[in-house]
Amino acid sequence: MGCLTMNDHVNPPENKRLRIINAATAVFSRKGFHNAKVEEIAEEADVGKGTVYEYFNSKKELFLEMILYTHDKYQDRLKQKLFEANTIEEMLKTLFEVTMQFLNQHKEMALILLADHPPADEETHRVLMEKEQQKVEEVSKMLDGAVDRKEIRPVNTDAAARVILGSLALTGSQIVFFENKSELDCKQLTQDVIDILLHGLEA
Amino acid sequence: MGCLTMNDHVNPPENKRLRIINAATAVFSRKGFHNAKVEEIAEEADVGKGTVYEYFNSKKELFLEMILYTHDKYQDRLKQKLFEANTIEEMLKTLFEVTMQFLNQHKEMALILLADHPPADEETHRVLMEKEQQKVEEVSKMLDGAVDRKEIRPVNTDAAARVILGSLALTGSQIVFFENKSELDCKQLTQDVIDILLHGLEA
Amino acid sequence: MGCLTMNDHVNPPENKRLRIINAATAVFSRKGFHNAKVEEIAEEADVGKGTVYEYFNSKKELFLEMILYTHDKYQDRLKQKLFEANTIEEMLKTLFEVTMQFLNQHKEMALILLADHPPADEETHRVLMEKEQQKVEEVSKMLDGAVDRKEIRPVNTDAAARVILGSLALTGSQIVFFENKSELDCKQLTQDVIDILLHGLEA
Amino acid sequence: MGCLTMNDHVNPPENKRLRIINAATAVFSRKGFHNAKVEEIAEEADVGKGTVYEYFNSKKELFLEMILYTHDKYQDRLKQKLFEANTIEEMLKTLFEVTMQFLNQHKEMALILLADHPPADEETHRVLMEKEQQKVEEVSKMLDGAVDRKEIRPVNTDAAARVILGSLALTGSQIVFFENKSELDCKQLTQDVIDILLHGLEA
DNA sequence: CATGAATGAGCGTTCATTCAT
DNA sequence: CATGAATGAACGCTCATTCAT
Repeated sequence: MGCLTMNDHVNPPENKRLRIINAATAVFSRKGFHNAKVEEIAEEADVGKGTVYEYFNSKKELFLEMILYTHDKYQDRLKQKLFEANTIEEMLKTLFEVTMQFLNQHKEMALILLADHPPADEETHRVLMEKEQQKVEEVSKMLDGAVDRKEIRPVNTDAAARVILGSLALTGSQIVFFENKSELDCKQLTQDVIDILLHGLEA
Repeated sequence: MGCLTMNDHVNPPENKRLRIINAATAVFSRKGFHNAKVEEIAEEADVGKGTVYEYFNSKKELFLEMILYTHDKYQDRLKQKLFEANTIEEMLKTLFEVTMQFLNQHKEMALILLADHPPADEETHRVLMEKEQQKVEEVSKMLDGAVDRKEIRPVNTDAAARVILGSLALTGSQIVFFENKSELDCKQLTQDVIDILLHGLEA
Repeated sequence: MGCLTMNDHVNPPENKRLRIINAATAVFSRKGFHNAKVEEIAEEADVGKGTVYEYFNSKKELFLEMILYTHDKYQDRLKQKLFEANTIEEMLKTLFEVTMQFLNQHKEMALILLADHPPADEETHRVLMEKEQQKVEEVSKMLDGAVDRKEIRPVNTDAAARVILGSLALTGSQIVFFENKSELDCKQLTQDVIDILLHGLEA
Repeated sequence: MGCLTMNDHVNPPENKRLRIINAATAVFSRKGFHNAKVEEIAEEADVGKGTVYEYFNSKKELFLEMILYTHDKYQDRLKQKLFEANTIEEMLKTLFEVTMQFLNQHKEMALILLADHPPADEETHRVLMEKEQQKVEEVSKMLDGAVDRKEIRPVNTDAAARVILGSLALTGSQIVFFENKSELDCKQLTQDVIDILLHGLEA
């Protein structure tokens, strides 16, 4: 767009910072934290290697900021959509749809967002764990609301949140890892998972 | 001890190979793939650094073999226990119990087994994906049996397998990451999860 | 203050150049040549980093100019004071006093002025050596005068200059490195050194 | 010599460690601490870059160990020779001769041994200061003995030690920096300096 | 087979210098 | 003249891998 040049003038530093974050997203996702080279990120962002260190103090910090940025983008989109959902089934559908859509758009990021293990160090790990725990709590609250509205049984909503997020993760990994699935299959899989979540396995 | 020396004589090579695998399990689990040093593994195995390369061609190969070995040990124990289970509920209970027990014993390994993204390279990633897919298929088969026995509804067993394994993973990560849970809480959480899996969320 | 602004108008470029030299003196003294950062000097001088390069072609050049400037300031003060001294003893006292006073005021600079080895490169080294040689020659001349006046024996004044300047350097380093000396001790040490220089060690 | 190969067998590690120390002496002396590259030291020692780190934890540590090693070598030779000296004049002659001889053989090292300022960091600086202080104290003791034997006046021996060591340093730097001096000039300069030290400047 | 000393490719980070504004 | 964002050459250090013994 023509306005890109304009943005360069309006907000040059943020613009460059964003370019680096986006490059980092791509490279870290392709290579993982340890195999990604700062130089490669700089190249992808079309800036000098030193410039990366003008905006971030270290590779680790860049990684963390990148995760947080992506995570927030995902959560914002999710919250906005969830606001429009009324029943628990609609909520689950929204949760799965938004997640799958996000994964399709950021296939590269998925491994990192889905996988919850320490990519770099104690500090990074701690932050990621907190984000994960937040997710569990948010879904838990969502379920509490549904219990109050008598939409679902008075189950242990903490346990239920884990069942839902776990299902979501493995369904998502399916999509990310095996690209040969048609969108139809994907929708069907989501539908079936939600059906099981709502009605259980038993006859 | 004297018997250690005896073992050295009875089966020196396999014994040493196993010592290295076990050391690798410990060190990789403590440090992760990239932060683990071959030298540290050698020390832990009480062999020379060069010896590691007598049994494994590279750090990557050692990592992969170690994962496979641990995975097999887990699956063997699981299969043996599942053999004794008759109903689907018993099976799920066994699946969760064996997994949690394993995680408690190999807390260190958990992050790597739970996390499903490439710790090293394409090849390793592929092998891990295959193992994961196998797991989905095995649970899927188990469910097919349950459907045949009319124990559970004729659901999409592929979807159901993902729901179960996903729930298992997130419940497990809870146990691994937050050590302050009592065993009681842990059992209760497992119980609640299985209840939701069997009977669903809906009222 | 208002007069600072006035100076800015009267002699802006020289003023800024001087501000940079003074900042360089402070920073180089605190950190040494290699650990001092041009950016830090710019900050201390309250100018932009680029501005430093308007007045000096490189970090090395700035360092050299700074040394020369400080050295000249020291020599000017020394010459002025030496003019008032009549006997060789008074001259030595003046030499020691002015030097010690200067060291106390520029403790930071001392290490660099005392140390006579290349802080940066060949060129800088050469210039510093020349300055040092000049010092030897000046003291030598001062001694020639004293010999002519029959104040001191007809010794090799070149050798004598080295004895004096060497004693000065080590006495000075004492003051710079060990700050816990009282001014009394300092004066006494100076007195004792001069006594030895004049009357020798022998009984 | 043929025995070099033999030494390789007798004491390989110490041999290599020594080769690195010697290479470090040469390179640090040529370039100074900050301009010396570890790789260059490794090349000079004819070992791989990594090998340097097998024997020393860091560039700084290597530098310090090199200084200590050279310093000790110098002091050992000095002590041994001083043992043979009886009068204070002989002692001073020995001190100057051994130092000058050492400087001629290790011209490269001289700048660092003579100059007493921090080449790298706080720790290194502290160690070098201690060594310097030791030297002052040793000379001081030597003088105390001479005072006891009524060889010299009861001067402040601390001050006298500084006069001597200072003269030594500046005389030495003369020799190191200006290579064009004949050995005769050198001996004469030394002789003149000692004369002044013993008999003073005054008529 | 076993060893561990030796190696060097590789990477994160720094900072003097430049130049568009 | 003044600026400071951008740059990339340079270097210390790590560690998987090799190979002589």
